[in-house]
Amino acid sequence: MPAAVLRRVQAALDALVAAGALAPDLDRSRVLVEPPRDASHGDLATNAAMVLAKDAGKKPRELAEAIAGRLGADPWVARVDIAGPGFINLTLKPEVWRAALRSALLAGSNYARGTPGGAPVNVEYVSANPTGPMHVGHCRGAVFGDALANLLAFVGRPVTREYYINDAGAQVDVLARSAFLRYREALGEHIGPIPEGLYPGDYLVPVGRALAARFGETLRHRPEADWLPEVRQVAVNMMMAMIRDDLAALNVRHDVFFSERSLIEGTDRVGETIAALRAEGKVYEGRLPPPKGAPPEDWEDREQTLFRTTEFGDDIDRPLKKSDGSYTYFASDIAYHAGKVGRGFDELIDVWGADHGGYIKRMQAAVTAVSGGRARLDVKIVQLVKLLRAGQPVKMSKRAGDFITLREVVDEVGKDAVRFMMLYRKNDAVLDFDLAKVIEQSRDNPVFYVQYGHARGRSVFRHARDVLHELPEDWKGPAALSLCLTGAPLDRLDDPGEIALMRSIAQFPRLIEAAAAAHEPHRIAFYLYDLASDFHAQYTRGGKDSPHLRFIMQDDPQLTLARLALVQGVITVLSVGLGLLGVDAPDEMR
RNA sequence: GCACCCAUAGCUCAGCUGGAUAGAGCGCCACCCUCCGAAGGUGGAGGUCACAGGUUCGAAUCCUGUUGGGUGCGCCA
Repeated sequence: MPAAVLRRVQAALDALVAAGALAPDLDRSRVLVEPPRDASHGDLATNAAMVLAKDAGKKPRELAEAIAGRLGADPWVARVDIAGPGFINLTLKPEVWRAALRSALLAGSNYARGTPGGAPVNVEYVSANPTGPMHVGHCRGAVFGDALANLLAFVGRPVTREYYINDAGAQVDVLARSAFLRYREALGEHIGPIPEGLYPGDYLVPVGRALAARFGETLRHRPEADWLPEVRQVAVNMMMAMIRDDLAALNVRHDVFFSERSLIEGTDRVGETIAALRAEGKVYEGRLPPPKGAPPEDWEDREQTLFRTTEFGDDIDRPLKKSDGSYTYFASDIAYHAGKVGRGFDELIDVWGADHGGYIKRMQAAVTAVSGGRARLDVKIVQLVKLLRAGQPVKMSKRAGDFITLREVVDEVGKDAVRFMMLYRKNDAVLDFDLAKVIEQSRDNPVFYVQYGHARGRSVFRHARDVLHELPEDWKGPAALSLCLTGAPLDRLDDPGEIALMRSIAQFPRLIEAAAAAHEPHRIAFYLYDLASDFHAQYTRGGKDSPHLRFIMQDDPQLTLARLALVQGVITVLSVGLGLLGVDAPDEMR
């Protein structure tokens, strides 16, 4: 809507130029049309007069008068006001909002969807170590990444959802040793308490059993070097199966699971990447100063392989090899991201936990380097989740190895509550997640409140058949319903509350666009809360004080039909929005 | 010591990439059910946007500094 009106403002400026009232060569790039913060200022506002006044050599208000005069003749515009330092406030005719509602109804589940196109984008999220079940800390990144991917796909971008399996480091060797202990246990051995440094969680018991079933006694008395690779592979596979299950329970999915080990086994992709960078002078042998403040005890000053990340804005060059000659995590991560670029992605998004914040610059440096400056990496940091129950911090569970699993939380409150709440906060702000509150059925529980809005809308339709017998029995059938409703006399919708709802529906596409551009899915959650709030308010207005505002008017089927169209518009937006967040839009609350 | 993130109502947080009198929920006060779901709604009180400068028509938003919190700073990933 603002874009269409911007064209009308530009037309008004053109007219002024043609009339000789304005110089033709003014820079109009800063002219904007936006909904004002305060709805009482009208539907849309433009800053044209303020932005152009200086170059035009006129006073802002004087210029505003001239522009307003032209806009007043526009068939969309009901009223023009000049306010403040030179804002031009536009009140649009209700027909404009009715037209927006009509287009929403026609589009249905495609409302606000973008046209397919744009550069392919790769979103990497979760990437939890395959050493155990997912814990609550993981779920915020999982939900955020998933919703962001949904959003980007919705606006039309080709999206690949990716999970990087860290199956090559020291930790998966520890996993293998822990699993081997469970294997001996499964063969009848008494293993006693799990030694320090191994994973104690009993989620490894089934892994031990599986190993016993598969290998029998054959591995039991062999040296570690003989069994470790195979045990590791079995254990990692089983952990990944478990993690996929956990993700499925959260309604999170990935297209690609990329193995870190695949970068070093067979062809050494990491080595190749480093060699290529060395050929360009971006990798060299050199020394680093010890870290200030808290130098590690085992610090030794030595020459090592370094990546010149300082050339790309990092504070210090970063090592690519450990003292034992193996690659650092950073080294394989470079190769991994080089691979993404090689697969044709110029836009990369990584979703990381807050503890990796210090890693952003070097990774962006790496992506710039391996792509010759072509690719861009945006790293989204998700902050800590503080798990509470009725305001009290939740204690750790022993069973899983002293952490709370994602599964426990999903089983307790449901995936909808988890997903919505994880997105009902900016990604870089810490989040309190209260297990008691999110299942409350009240306004202070946003999940419930928004879902209830949807259910309430459906409920209206269930009752509406008493008045409108021609409503299809399967009133959910979107096609039938949309056709039926696009024939509704929308000009009967003239109450301020109704117009406000239409206006809100009309803003949805713009909101989606902005949220996608900023990589900020939380904006959808807040918008939905506001829309649901407006809808509940309009619903309640049709009570004792203003029965003429009820959606269902017993003696006026045509008006009922028009109001149902509005309700359907709200339902459409709520269900599209919730769908992007991965949250169900229920027909009834139970 | 250095880098990055954060600081907005008593509490939890938004603030649409620089717009007008800074918003919402909770809590507090006063109200609204013969009514499509009260599982809801209406109104009110409540602010030095941490602090000090700067940039411009205009700053919670951008730049600098200060204070106070968080995260990290080669052999974890």
